[in-house]
Amino acid sequence: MKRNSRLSLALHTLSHMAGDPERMRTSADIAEHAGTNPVVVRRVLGRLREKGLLISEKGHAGGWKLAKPAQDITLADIYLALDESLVAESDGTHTSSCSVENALYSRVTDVMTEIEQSLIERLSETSIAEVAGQAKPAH
Amino acid sequence: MKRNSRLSLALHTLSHMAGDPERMRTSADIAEHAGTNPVVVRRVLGRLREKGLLISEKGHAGGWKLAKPAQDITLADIYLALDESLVAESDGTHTSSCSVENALYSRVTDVMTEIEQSLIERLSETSIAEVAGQAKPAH
DNA sequence: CTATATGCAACCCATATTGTTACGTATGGC
DNA sequence: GCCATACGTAACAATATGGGTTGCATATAG
Repeated sequence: MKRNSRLSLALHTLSHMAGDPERMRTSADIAEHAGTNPVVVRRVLGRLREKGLLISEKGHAGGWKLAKPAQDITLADIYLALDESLVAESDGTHTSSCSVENALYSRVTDVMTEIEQSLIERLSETSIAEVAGQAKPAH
Repeated sequence: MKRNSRLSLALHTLSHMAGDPERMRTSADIAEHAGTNPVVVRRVLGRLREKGLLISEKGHAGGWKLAKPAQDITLADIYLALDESLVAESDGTHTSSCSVENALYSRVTDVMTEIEQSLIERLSETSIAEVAGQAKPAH
């Protein structure tokens, strides 16, 4: 994996889980499937757990599974849980003596934010159940 | 600049150019505005020139300007010229002995590609003239 | 002929991300 | 209680990416 590996790993894993929601999977199993490391898996999935998308349990029968029905988890949920910000700008520090400059800068920022919002809305239209080939679009 | 700096630099620069399309701007000027280096500017703008969005000229009165009207340059043009691929996966090498695995993998890839396509379509709806506050939406 | 500006290659460096090891903690089975 | 298992987390190494910088070739206006 190269680009967007966190998002990609999460998507693959959760879609896989959607096929058998009650089964507990260990980070070692998931890592092997994804061709990566158990610690990396726990790092990524941990963020999804914090946002209530996954449940993890320690101990002998421990592992990971979905925290709610697959059709209730959208790609937007995953995207936002991972704090991805693909389009929008991050840095708001811009200072110019020219007011036209500043107005333009703020317009560019606004446009980027709008695009980002459009992306999130598009992501919210697809659930992982749909990705797994089980259900209709979300909402 | 931090994130998406190429896209951000291109957007700011072209929007700025839209305000006075005939004026030639040197990479040094642009770099100063953007708080970066002339070589970096030439690197980024060079890709836009390859795709026919910009014109550059060497020599004494040289510099950069738009290759066509601002309303004919959309954010999608810029995005594609920069070979950004924010959502879609890059690596297509996936081998599993399980056909269900492979089917799921290919579904995930398809979904990511569809999302990427949606993003590009959204980008194509905005021209840099619009960003610069001069015109109506593209198309 | 000279000053200026792009074109491009080759670096260095900062940052982000992933991979790896190690150890603590919790849980279930014996 | 003891132990194997699996997560939680920290710390560090390895790697990838990308911007910053310098240098030099080339082209162009005056």
